[in-house]
Amino acid sequence: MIQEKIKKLIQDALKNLGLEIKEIFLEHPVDLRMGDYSTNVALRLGENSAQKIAEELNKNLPTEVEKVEVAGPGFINFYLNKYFFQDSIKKILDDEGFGKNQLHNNKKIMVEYTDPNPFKPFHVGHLMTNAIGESIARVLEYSGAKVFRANYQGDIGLHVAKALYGLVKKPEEYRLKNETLQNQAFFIGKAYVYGAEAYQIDPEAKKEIDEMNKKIYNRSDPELNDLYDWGFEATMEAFEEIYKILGTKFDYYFLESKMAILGEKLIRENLGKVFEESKNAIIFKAEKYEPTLHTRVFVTSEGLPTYETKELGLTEVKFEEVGDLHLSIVITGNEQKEYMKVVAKALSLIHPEHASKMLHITHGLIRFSDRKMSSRTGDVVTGETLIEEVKNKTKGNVEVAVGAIKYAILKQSTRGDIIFDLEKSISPEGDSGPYLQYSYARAKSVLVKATKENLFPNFNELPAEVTETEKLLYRFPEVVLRAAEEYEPHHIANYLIDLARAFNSYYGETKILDTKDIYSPYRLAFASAYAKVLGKGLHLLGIEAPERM
RNA sequence: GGCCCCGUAGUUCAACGGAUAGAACACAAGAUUGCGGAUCUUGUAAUCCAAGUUCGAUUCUUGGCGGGGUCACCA
Repeated sequence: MIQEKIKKLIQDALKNLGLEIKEIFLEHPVDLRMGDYSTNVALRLGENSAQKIAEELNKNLPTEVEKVEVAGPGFINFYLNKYFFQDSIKKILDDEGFGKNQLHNNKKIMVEYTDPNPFKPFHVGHLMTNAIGESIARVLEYSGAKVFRANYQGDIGLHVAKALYGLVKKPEEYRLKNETLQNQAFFIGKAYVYGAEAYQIDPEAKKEIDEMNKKIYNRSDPELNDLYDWGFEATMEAFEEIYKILGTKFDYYFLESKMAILGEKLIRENLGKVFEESKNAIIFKAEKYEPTLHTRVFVTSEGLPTYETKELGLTEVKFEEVGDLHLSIVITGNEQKEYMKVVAKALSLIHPEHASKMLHITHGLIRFSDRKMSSRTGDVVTGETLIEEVKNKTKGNVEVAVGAIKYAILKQSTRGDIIFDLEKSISPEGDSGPYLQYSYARAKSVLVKATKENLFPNFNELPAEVTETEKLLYRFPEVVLRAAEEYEPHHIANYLIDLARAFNSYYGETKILDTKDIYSPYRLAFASAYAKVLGKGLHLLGIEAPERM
């Protein structure tokens, strides 16, 4: 890598001057005119050492470096020359693994995300978790990790009873077994909304639903069982359809009902040590170990395991299922952050070797610029509705619709809420997924046209001029590495949009008909490299790269 | 109230302790044009406040102010 070479160069220069510094920081200046790499060592050494160091560096520059300059308050800037860029184009085209790194070399990492509950609608929040999770999974794969994608789903609990209540009370409205799978699932979701509302406003219904919940739990009512089995299958199958559209394929499906067993076993084993009884419930007083945490109930006074217990069981199951698991990542909304810390603390007292391998990544909500997110009844905007709506605006192209939504989510760092603006998300120019897809298709079409005219890339030719795109292309592996280190796909999204803009403005200045210029062998090689990097970048975001648009 | 996260142009987002805080949309002006539409060029415009650390702070620390999450039997 070129950075290492430059760092070594600086080190040698410093040694010759009798200077010393702990670590050399090398960065890309914000402005390309300020060089390709820059170091601040002189600033930290002080006493206008910049000139001296630069002189020393200039004594023997390697072939890749054009010149070294001192600028600003004492930065030393390195300018790479056309031989370097010629070579990097070559590397991009030759090396299938371009962009990959060895950060997690052969380590096993499980990423849990999406987590929609059977019997409930797949809402836009699931879309967000999915987009982030899938992208992180792919970035980790590029870092050499063996990634296992996991989905954790609540197959029992009050929400199921609420849905079944709706299905029992209004079968003609919600129980549509002859409909398409998507519609069946859609109306089961509606039944849930109906049940949830009844549970809140009607004490009679609440009693009935609670009763049903118990029956579901011990499977004592055959009729209810049939209804459950049908509903479970229909919603789970419908989810699969959505995963296909989103480009996700899970390796593991964990069901909440199964996790309770192992969780409760752990609780029993550690009762009196970690957990204690209080008011008939089993609780964990996390504040005893960490003053910023709080108490949480793990088993209710009714004897039922709570989510905390199941989460405990789930974590253990993950380490059992995948031997030698190096890291277990869970992606959820921000609201789960606090209690997850408590669960992690509890686990650290039981199996510290597992607790240290948990990583919880949280994100905010999707909000809409043009409407309210949801009513208090939980009748939310579903994932399909949103995809469908965007699709209608993109000439029926699902790939573009999904790309638009995913990019809108991934272009900013996780943590905060995102504001989804439909018009902006599909803008073919501007800061959008379709812009990247269009840009990719455009580069591809240049290549297709060239092939038709029997023109071929030749990366042994030298660039006539080094453009901004080339100055960005070779940075791709660095960007991927940073995204992997920080678990932040938005670094990639932001990089790609810069790259695409640079490329489009470069090609935009050239008249397409002027074949002599635009189809010169070098520029074709350059366009190929661009298409390749952009294609890889889109893959890392989980966005389809269309050959034509 | 305790704990956690967040406060950047009008809006939505960038900026690994560095150089003139960078884009997109919106807005304004000009060019072009067979529409008050489309396109191109240019421009206006921001770090919540106050201290501290540092050669240098949007970034780190402390205190305010403002927003969100969470704080025992839902997930």
